[in-house]
Amino acid sequence: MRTSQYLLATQKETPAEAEIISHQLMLRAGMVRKLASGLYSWLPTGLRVLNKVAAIVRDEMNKAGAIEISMPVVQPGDLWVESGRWDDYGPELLRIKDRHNRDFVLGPTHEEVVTNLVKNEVSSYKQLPLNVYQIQTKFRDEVRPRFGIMRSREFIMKDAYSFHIDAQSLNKTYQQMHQAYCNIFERIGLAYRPVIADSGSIGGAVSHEFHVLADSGEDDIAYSDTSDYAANVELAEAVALGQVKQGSAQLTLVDTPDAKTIQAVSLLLDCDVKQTVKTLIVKADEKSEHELVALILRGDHSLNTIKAEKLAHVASPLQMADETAVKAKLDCGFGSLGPIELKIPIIVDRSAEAVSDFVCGANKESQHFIGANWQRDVKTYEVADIRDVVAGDPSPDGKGKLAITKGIEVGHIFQLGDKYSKAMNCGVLTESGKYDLLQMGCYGVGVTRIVAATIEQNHDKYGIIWPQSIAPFNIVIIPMNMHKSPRVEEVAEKLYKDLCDAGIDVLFDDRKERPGVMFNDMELIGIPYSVVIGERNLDNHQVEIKNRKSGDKALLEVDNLLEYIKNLG
RNA sequence: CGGUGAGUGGCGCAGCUUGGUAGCGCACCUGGUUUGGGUCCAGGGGGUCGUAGGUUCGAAUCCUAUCUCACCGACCA
Repeated sequence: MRTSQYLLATQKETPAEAEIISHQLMLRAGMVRKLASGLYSWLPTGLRVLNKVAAIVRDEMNKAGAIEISMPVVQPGDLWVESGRWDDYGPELLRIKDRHNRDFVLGPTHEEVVTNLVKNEVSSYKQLPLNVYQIQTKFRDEVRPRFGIMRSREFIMKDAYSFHIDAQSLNKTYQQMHQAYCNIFERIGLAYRPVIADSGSIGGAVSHEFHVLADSGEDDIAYSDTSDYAANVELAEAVALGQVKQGSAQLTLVDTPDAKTIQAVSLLLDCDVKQTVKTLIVKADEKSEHELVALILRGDHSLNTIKAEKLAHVASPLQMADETAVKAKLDCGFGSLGPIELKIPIIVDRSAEAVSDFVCGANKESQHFIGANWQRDVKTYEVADIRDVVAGDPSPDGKGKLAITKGIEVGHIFQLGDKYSKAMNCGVLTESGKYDLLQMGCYGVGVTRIVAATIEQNHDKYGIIWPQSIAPFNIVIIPMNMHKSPRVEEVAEKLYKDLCDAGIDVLFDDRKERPGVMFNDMELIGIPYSVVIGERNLDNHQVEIKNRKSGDKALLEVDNLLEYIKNLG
C-alpha cells in the first residue's frame, strides 16, 4: 500500500473526549472515528488490525474443531420470549419493530438463535458434539458507553456455542475452548490471565473470564502470588481470617454520641476497626417471611453484592433497605445497628465471625456494645462468605496470598448446562432411543476490545507499538526526499515491489513530506519496522532498518535487505 | 438515572462577565523555500456560534426550553 493512495488520517492533537490512552491513540493514528455515542467507523488502519485479530481467532477456533456459521443480527422477539430473556435481559436489549409492528431485537448475543437452529437441524446423538461459531457485529444498548471502542454499543464478537449429550462431553469441549483462548492471546502477544468468573445473566455454573492485565481495566482480579489461582473479585472466595473463638470480655453498653460510622466509633472507643463489626440491612427475598435481612461484616471489609444476592434469604438483585423502613422495623437508624437481640435473620461473614470481644451497634440510638461475642450474645445466625477479598488475604486454594490487579475482559467462556435447551426444548434421541435435552456451552471473544486492550499494553510516548501478529502493516518504507533523488526512488520502488511479491504487508510512504513528518506518523501508527532509504547511506549501498519497539537501528546492504526482512518474523 | 462540565470551520481552543463586522493554532488549497525528526514566508478556501423560542434597533454573548457529548457515580456477558 502506498500512503498516496491510502487514508492515513493521523492527527496531531487528541480530541478532548478521549480519556484512556488506547482511545486517544486510536483516534490520533486514524484507526476509528466516532459517529455517535458508542458507535464507531473503522478507518483502513483500524480495520486492518481488526481483521488480523479476527483471522487469528478464526484460525484457533477452526483448529479446536469449531465450525464457522453466520446468524442474523436482527432476531425475532418471539425467540427471546421463549427463552425468558425478553423480560430478563433489560434495557440493554435494543428492541425494534418491523413494518407489521412485530417485535425484533438487535442481537446482543445469539443463544436463542443458535439453540433454535440446532433444535431444527440436529436430532440424533450421532451428530454431537457440535461446536459452531461466528464473528459478527453485536449490539448492546449500554447505559454508558465509554473508553472508545473498549465499551461501545456496537462491537464485533466471536461467539461460539457447543452442544452435547452430557456434561462430560461439555466439559471436554470447554477445556478445548479454554486452551484455544490461551492460544489466541498468546499468539497476539498479550499478557493475559484466565480467571474464575461469575456467570451473570447468561446462566450456568462454570465460567472463566480471560483478562488482559492493564491499569485501565474495569475489573478487579484477585490472584495468588504463588499458585495459578485467579478469580474476578466479584467471585473470589474470601476465607475466614482467623479461628472462631469465645472471648472473655464482659458485654458492656457504652454511649457513642454522633458516632455514626465505623471510623467514628473506632476512633471514639479507641479500638482497631478490625475489632468492630458493621451491620448492613438489605431487603429480603420475596419468598422469605421476613422483609429485611441483616448482613454483618468486619468493620474494615466491604460487602460483595454478587455473593450476597445469591443467598436464599436475600432479594436479587440486591437492594439496600432505606433508613425509614429500618427505623420502623427495628426502632433504630443506621449507625447504631448490631446483631444482638436483632429481630431479623442475621448472616455473618466468615471473617466477622472470627472476631471475638467485638464492638457493634446496640440497636439503640447513639449506643454501642463492647466485648460482644457470637455464641454467648447473638446465638442464632448463619455464616456465609459475603465480603470482597482484599489484597493480602490468604488464597482460597491454600497457597500463598492474594494480590489484586486491574484487568480488561476480552474473553468469557461458560458451561450453560440445559438453561436454553430446556426453555426452548432442544434435544436429541440418545443411543437408547430416549429423548434428552442437550447440554450447552458458550464462548465469547471481544474482537474489537482486543484491539484496544492491545494498545493499552503496547504503547509509548510516540504512539502505538503493534505486536507483529496484528500490526496493520509489518513494515514501512520511508524514503528521504524521494522526489529529488532518482537513486532513492529506484531503491524504494524496487524494495516495495519485492516485499509485495513476497506477500509482506508493506506500507510505502511516498508522500512528499519532510522526514520528520513521516517518522512521527509511522511511529504513531506503530508499524513494527521501518526501512529508511536516503542518499546518505546509499553512498555505501546501505539502508537503515529500525525496530519500533526497541528503537534499535541497523544498517543493511541493499542486496541483503529482502532476505533480512523475510526472516524478521 | 443522579452529580459535574462542555457544545464556536475536520481537530484543539479564545471571544460571552460589560450585546455592536466571528478570531487564533493545527489541518487543508496555491506559489516559493526547506529536506535524516512535526521548516519558514506569502496568499487562499471553509463556520446557520448544538437546536428552538424569547428580550433587543441589534444576540456567539442576556433569558427560557430542548437536544447532544464527555467525565464521576449507579449499572453492566
